[in-house]
Amino acid sequence: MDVLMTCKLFQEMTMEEINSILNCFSAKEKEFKKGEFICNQGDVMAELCVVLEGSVHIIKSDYWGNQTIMTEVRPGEIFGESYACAEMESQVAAMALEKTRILKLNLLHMMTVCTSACPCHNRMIKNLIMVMARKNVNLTEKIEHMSKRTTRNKLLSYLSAQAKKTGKSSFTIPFNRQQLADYLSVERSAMSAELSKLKDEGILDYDKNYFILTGISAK
Amino acid sequence: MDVLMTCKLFQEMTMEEINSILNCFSAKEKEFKKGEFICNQGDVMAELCVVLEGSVHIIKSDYWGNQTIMTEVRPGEIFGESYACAEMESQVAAMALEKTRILKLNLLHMMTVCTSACPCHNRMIKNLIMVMARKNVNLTEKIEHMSKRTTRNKLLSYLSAQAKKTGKSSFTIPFNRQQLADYLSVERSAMSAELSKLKDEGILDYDKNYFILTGISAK
DNA sequence: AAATTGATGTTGTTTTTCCAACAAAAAAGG
DNA sequence: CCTTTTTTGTTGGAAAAACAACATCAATTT
Repeated sequence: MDVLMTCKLFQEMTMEEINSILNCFSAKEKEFKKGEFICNQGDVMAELCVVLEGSVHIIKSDYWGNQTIMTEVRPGEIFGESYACAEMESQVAAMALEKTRILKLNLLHMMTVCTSACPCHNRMIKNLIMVMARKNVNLTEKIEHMSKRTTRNKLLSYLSAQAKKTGKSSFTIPFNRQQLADYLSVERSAMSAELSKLKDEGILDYDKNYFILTGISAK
Repeated sequence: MDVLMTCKLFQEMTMEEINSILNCFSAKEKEFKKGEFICNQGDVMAELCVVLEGSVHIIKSDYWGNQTIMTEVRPGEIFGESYACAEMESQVAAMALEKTRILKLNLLHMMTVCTSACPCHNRMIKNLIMVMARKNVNLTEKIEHMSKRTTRNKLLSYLSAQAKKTGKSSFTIPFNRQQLADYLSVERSAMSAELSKLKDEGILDYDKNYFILTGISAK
């Protein structure tokens, strides 16, 4: 599968190595119809899921049954690894948005078996650790932005982080307005208004996804 | 060290096993004075740090130099593992709050060396994966609560999650009011007011840290 | 070229939060 | 037991966000 080559879990592996890994983790492919549930809230998940084709919504329902879509998972991306590795019941459900093919890798014997038979077992574990660590850093960063009280400060937190990352005061962001608003959990229109204000005040400038941080922010 | 026995990284290990692990990861103990920086934003971290004694603040400074304290790390807890495992520059600094002793474990050769010499290498990796996975689940949960637009909905999101977790409609939370407000990133007083309102409306009842979810929430 | 669609910006109203100050209750300390 | 400190609840005014509705602009389709 070409998709697997793009998956972070299998980075720096050849086709043959990936195949031996799939074997070693008793990988099983499953197909789901549109609307079908791949796993439910409360399931005990010993498996990591790779999306091969289609797309999946990760859904959380609360005590009263209200549902929230948390993320969308697309081909080459994975889900369920946190619950599998933490040996916890899944706190979320996963639903196929369309006809979707999933590859399930059983992590139960991840650490115990396979010292020599499969050459890339270690590489796979390292990749998994890296994927989780990256996700961790990203989640922490998102929380950092979201924890700011006002839309203005959320924006400045996010934009200044981008500036710091790129090392430049001008940069392009990977979101459009609606996506940025969703990421920061604010109203799109209010955010747009706040961006205008920041531009007026000379703190920043922008055109579409291209931003320039200029002025000095008091706090 | 007694502290190490309480550290999640070394769970299910004996003293001797921990010692061999420390050797294998070329652990080095370092002492820091109050106010001293253990690592700086931008440092390349190949090391995971365990706090043996004292306490550490994880600090983030933005583009303009404004600083935020993100977490406090106490004895037996670890930090820096995400950046070490993700092979990224640290996005945060760590400062000793008082006289603090730190144990640094080098993760660089985590996957490559030590197949037989050290019996618990695998267990250590498994523990590390579990720690990161748990952290991941917790961060995701926190984001879920924080993403709600109003203080009321943040509260309901958090409380309903606790109810779901315990499987009961009554439960005790591990936060006092100020801590809960910090966790949800809202004003304590406004949150208190909102709790009163929810009680008046018959949606829940509480006494100190003890909560009961009763009524039906519209959304 | 006209019509449609999607993304973005603007504005006024309503709702909610923030903030500050204070009150009340509970816990801790002497 | 009394004092001090901490925690929690309450209130009113100022600030900000949410919301809804609409305007503008660009890209796409017909």
